[in-house]
Amino acid sequence: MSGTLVFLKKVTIQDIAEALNISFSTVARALNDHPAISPATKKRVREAARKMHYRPNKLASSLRSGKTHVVGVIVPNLHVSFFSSVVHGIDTVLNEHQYSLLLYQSNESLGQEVKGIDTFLRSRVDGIIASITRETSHYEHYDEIRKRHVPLILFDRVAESLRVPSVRIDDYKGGFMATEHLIAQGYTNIAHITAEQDLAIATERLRGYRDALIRHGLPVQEELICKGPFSADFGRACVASLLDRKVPFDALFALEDFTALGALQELLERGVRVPDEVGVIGFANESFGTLVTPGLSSVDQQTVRMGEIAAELFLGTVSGNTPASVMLDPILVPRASSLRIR
Amino acid sequence: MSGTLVFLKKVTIQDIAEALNISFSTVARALNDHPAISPATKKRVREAARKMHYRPNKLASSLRSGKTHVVGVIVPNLHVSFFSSVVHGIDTVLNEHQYSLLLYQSNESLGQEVKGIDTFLRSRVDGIIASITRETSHYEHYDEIRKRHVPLILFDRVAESLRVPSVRIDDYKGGFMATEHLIAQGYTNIAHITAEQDLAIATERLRGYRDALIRHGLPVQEELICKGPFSADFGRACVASLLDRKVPFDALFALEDFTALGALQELLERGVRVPDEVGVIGFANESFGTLVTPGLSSVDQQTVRMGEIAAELFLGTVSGNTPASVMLDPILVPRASSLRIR
DNA sequence: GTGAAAGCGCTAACAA
DNA sequence: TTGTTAGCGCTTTCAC
Repeated sequence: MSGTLVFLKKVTIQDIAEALNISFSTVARALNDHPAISPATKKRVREAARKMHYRPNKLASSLRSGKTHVVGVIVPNLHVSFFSSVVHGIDTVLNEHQYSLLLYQSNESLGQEVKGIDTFLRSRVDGIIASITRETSHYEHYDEIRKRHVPLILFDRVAESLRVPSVRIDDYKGGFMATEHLIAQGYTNIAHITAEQDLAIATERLRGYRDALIRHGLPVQEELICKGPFSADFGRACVASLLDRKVPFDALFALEDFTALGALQELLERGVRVPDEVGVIGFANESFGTLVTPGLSSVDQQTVRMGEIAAELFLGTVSGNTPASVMLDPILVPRASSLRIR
Repeated sequence: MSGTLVFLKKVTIQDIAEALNISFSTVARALNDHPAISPATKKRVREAARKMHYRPNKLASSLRSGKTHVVGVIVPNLHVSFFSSVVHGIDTVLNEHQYSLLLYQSNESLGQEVKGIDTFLRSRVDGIIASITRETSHYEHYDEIRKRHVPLILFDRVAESLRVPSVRIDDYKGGFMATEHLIAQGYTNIAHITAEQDLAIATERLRGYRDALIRHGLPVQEELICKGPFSADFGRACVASLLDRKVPFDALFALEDFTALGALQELLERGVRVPDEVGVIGFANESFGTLVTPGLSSVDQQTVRMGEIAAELFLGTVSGNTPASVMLDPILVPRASSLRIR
């Protein structure tokens, strides 16, 4: 199969130069397609390089040129599908532009975040794309990146005070769209599940919910707003509480899909028909949304696109621009759980 | 907030040496905690380094020392939760040992895989951890890694012919366990959904299914084996076909969870009670398994652990060992969909 | 069109 | 205990 293993010895432009009896700087120029080198020499050099299994040493060229063509990416946790999708998007675009991606997980720890940035700075990355840790409350470590003239791009979790190009989704608009969609389907008593902590994504979606109700002349009923932890269980608990207390409601918008799913299941198990009696919509467009019955309506966060844009923002700074921040529009994904008008 | 931005100029050990009026090699040794340097000088050097915002240049030290402390990781697609979990595991262990992770997605394309390896080799990574592309049929590019004495570790998708340390899950055992579990629950007419292509994961799980039946004295009924594409839809189609043709069966083992979920939904929609009339089990332990009703039984592939082991295998080669390959045991995760004995 | 030479910022062998 | 020196493999300026 793989035959005998003949180990390769390291070969440098020096070796090629010697083999061809020319100077090593000519070899370097030929390999870099320098215009001042004759086509004939270029051809000879390239053939020799191939035959000798030459592989340029990026360390040497980076050290000399000051460019590594490496971008550092910091995410809280790859295990979360939101972040792995964004990294996927970042990588796709970077790869098209010959950049490599150095990855670091902060695990929502400030200490890890600082360590990641330190590693990137030592590695002399050409740029850093990051999503800030929940724990982060001061930003000196991010400031240091800029002090070293390393382009910094933030996504999703953004620190306004850093005044750095960033990309995130418009959570307010998402909350507004979800609620407006329910209203358009004829629902009028719309409950909402939000977070108990003071999280931007939660408060923005809540604000969108309130404003959509107001815009359409519906009352904001505080007893229809459940506050709790992010979880399917809390979705169930909220629905159970509303039903038990006999609070009338005919639709529910949960701040994220897992919570919405819990709510949906509780409704079904208690014999409430969805979407006829109660409509349900979530947020994030998790992959299970198409798999449950009825299909769970949601709001798509364009995660891959977010990554692509983050990478494009970085490429923008490289070509000398100072790109503006991008606010992505969420996309409504209506499915059976909230469609009662055919 | 972030105050005035004072840009930092590059500072090297030379600068520290000049500031302290000592030789730059003393500075280097002090920073590397060399035993021959007096505690006093070490302290002076470190303080100066901190004050001057010194950050060692990894490029220079790597070029000189021949070690980059970077490991290249190639995965087919980060977007797939299986792979992002493995990368999470790899990163966790590497990080503990001060290695950085350079990421590359092959997107199931041989060309990309070759390009990724080329990039890694140019970057002089200290090792490569990879899962082979579906498209890959020859292995010269992997062979080149070894010819250059770069440690190579494979996970999940392994090429035996490369004779390289690897880690994967025992799919045969997983298929066996799933089937045996159904048998233990008293099911006797167990259907199986497998892939139409000739994929190792599918044929191994199928083999486990057959052997478990045989071991427990049950007949292998070919009409109970559906072959089709991986998808929830095919799960539905298989169940529909069995029911329509009135083929008697009282349990179903699908080669992966999405397919199992489709099957489960088709059963429920047709009024078949799960697990009382028919038991269902999938494979992969996808996160939605706990979210559906009834909870979907599955077989866990220990993805994070697989990544951790891959990283440990790499660390093993670094410390001079030639680690053996690891076959991970799958873990049975019984949930309501297949539990009818309480 | 090609060559010579300096230097990027470190590590490490050799001196003192 | 500290200093001197020689590279690692490239890029790039200046000659010719």
